[in-house]
Amino acid sequence: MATLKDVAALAGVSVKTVSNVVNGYAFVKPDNRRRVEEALVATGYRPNLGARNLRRGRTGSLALVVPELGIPYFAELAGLVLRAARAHDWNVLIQQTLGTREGEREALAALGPHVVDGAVISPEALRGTDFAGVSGPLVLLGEHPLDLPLDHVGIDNVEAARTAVRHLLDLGRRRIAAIGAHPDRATAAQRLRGHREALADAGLTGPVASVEHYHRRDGAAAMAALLDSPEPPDAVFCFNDLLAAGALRAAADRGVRVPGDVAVVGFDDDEAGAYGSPSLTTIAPDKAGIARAAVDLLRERVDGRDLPPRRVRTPFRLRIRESTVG
Amino acid sequence: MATLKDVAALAGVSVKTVSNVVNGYAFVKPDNRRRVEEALVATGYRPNLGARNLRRGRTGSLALVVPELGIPYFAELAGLVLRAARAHDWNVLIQQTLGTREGEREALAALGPHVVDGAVISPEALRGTDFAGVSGPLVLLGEHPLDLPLDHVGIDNVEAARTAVRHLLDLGRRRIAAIGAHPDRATAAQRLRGHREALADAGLTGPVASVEHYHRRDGAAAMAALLDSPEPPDAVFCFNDLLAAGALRAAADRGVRVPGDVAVVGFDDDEAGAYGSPSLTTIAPDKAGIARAAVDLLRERVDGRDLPPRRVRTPFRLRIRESTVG
DNA sequence: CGGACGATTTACAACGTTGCATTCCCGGTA
DNA sequence: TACCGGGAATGCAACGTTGTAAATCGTCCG
Repeated sequence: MATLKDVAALAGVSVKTVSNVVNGYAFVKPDNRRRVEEALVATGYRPNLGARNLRRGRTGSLALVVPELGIPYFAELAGLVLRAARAHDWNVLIQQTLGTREGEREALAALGPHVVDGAVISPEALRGTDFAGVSGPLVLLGEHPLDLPLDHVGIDNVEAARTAVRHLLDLGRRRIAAIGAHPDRATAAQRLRGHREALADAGLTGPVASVEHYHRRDGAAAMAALLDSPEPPDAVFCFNDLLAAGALRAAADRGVRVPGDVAVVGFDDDEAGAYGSPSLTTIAPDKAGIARAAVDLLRERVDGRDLPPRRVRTPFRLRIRESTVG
Repeated sequence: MATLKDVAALAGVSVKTVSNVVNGYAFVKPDNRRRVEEALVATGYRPNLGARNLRRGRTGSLALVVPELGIPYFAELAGLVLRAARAHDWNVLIQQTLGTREGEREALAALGPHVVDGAVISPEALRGTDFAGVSGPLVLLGEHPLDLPLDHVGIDNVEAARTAVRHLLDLGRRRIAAIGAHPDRATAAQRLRGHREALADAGLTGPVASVEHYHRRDGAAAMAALLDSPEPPDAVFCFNDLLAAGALRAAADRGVRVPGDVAVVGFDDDEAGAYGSPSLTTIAPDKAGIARAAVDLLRERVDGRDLPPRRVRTPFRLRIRESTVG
């Protein structure tokens, strides 16, 4: 592999002059510049990023920490972060936590200060104290009750959940269940609160189903239990589209009609939901906006130093489809 | 950030002795070892991977190049590669190509020899010549007609496609369409060949629908066209599960029953297919096996040098669900 | 007691790059 | 002619780590 030294030898100039050309330094005699450029091409020179970053104190990569790429929402988000990062000449290094506190702590620890310039992390189960030893710039995805001096990007989960439940109320549904409660997950708590509040505004309450994971399997099991209960719901609000997909399947298995007997609302706007039968009404966050905002915030924090912690609220909308209005 | 020098000063030994302790060198006096270890803890030392890799000539990361994380198959595969790579202490840096030749060439170029130790790439549209300038160890996912001295991992696409179509023939279907032909994509060609051959064995032919992308939208459009044609098929074999999802939706929109009027088979075994209504019969590749094999091959190639190009054939199975046997 | 030998530690250089300070060269000016 | 200023090029050091070879130490053997 060609180094600056090789190029310099070929062009008959010093290493530093080659470096200057590579870095676009203005004061290089046109003649030398030309010779260097030819030598660069001839040798196929590529800067050794390791060395450059060692010198510059940057790594040129950013970490993206998500629970699982198998979850469409995070896969899609990861793709968008990749795209946003490329605009900043950042490479992206992805880590999966499986949504466990242990996995998230590992990820934070592994992100030694020298392996990435910063991280975008979507924590599910972390406690405030877990961030104690963290060094580099960090941007959190999603709202969190953690009172940390960190940047946040995310939608208003309480309001989004209220929107979803109000939609069901507007359709005349009165027994509206929630699927997706989880003891350790911050977003679950917020969506649950939105559900409870919207119902309370109408003088109602509704059953709540907890899940272990946010997978289709869990949604199906929860829905089955609800439908088999003495007072089955006439609508369910699922905390993500995977749970909703499972719920729809469980309803179909029991011959329960959607939306006739039960209306279903999801959360995340996975593309799959638009193509299912019935298609899924869902809360659609602005994923591209989230990705862009997260990367932009991280860039600013990596560049400048003394910024106050910021929160970016990204918009969402309710996408109404067949699972609520057949 | 603490460096070896800081630790050495604190422990009262030379930098190299600290390095030796960090790297588990055997001959360090117990007393010194203890002092160094205490100093390591006290300073919170983390090796500077940039510097270490510069010295060792390794980067500690591997690149995974896929068309798009929004496609569930690649998202799932990426997750599995992440997991497999962690077992080798590799970080994974993901690049999206959007399935275009340009994107794939860019990815190859960006993978300078110094940014990753090697790459696992899932090429769709690359020509053999595009690999000319490529330096580092490379493992290709999927079969390719390219006659390159590179490692390959993948299933036998022709045989998988034959299996899918034979299944439809066994069910008595006689007009079996294929959805997913594409001029530039190697895997499309192979699945198409399997389709054609299986039909030929039964003395039949079937319509073929080309698509621009492998997305649900394209599957829906292709299916709509087939169903509206003068001789609609009684079965379709889709080259991936997204196309199949679109096809199912198009059928539902037209009141065409699946599998009553048309049977549908997909490819990839996305988890979504198991939960749809109807659930989707599909070819299920051993994704975890593919991920593991790819990373293992890459590891061997990074370690040793003079290996012949290898091909690993991973198994697949036909997963029969409601879309073919209601 | 001298030397040999292995255990242990260390100094030094190098990986490839870039910031800094220096040097060199030129025309223009006093 | 001596000096000045800025363009242009360069040498040197350093980023943090580790391989190599050499230095140091102690102990065992003859």
